[in-house]
Amino acid sequence: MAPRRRRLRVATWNINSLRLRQRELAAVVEAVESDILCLQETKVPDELFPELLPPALGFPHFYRRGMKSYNGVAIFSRIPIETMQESPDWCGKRDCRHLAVVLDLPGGPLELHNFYVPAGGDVPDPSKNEKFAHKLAFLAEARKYFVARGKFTRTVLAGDLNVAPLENDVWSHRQLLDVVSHTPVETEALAAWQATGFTDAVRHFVPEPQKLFTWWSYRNRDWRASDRGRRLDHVWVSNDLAGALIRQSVLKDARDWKLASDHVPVVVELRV
DNA sequence: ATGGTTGAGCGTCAA
Repeated sequence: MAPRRRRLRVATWNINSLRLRQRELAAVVEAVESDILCLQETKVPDELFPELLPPALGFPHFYRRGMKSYNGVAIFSRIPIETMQESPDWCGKRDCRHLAVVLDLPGGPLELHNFYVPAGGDVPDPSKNEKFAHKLAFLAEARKYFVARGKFTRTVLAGDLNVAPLENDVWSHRQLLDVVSHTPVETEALAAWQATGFTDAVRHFVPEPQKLFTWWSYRNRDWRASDRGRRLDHVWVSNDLAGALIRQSVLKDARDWKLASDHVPVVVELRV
């Protein structure tokens, strides 16, 4: 008998401070109604994490990995989490950029990864900019991590990957070729990571050459009018789940909120 | 070519 499948909706959002944006988080939860919420840039050390918040928002199961001032990731879940997996110490920095869990589902366990890839600073030259070198090293390590697993299945990867990989993931491919997030060395590194066994779940529904952005800089007077966006936030599924994808959405309206993050939530629904 | 804004937390650094 075929295993029972259920719909699973996964959302990812770079919240740019969890403590500052708790009301906006509640609005995201109400708007996307996801089973899973992956957050990045929580900017809260674990000992200061608001433990009552996830259950109050309807997520009794959660994990977080945070530090002072920077970075930090969290996974909120309405579904029981079997285990939290061991995270590698990415680039030896212990800097709170990854969480992985296994979800307990009727169709069998499902592995979920939440990543916050280093932004990489301003200068796209690893010999001159240590932050860019770190970003490239992180992308290479991430690829190796999934290569080492061999052929994997029933895996979802979400997060702020800080790379806009395709030509129409940025407002101007030509003008951003030398801008960190869209340089060839980064887009190739991201493609190599994805090629370890993932399908881009959002582009599955919105193929090129349609423009698709999830981030707009704070430094624009009118983000919607100038629309100089980039697609930095991603949801990937292991290739076996490509046929299980149901829909995607990008909550663009969240960029207009009074206390907006510069990133907006990305949502993918699939049958698992 | 440059500057533009935001957040953490009090210096500036990171994005």
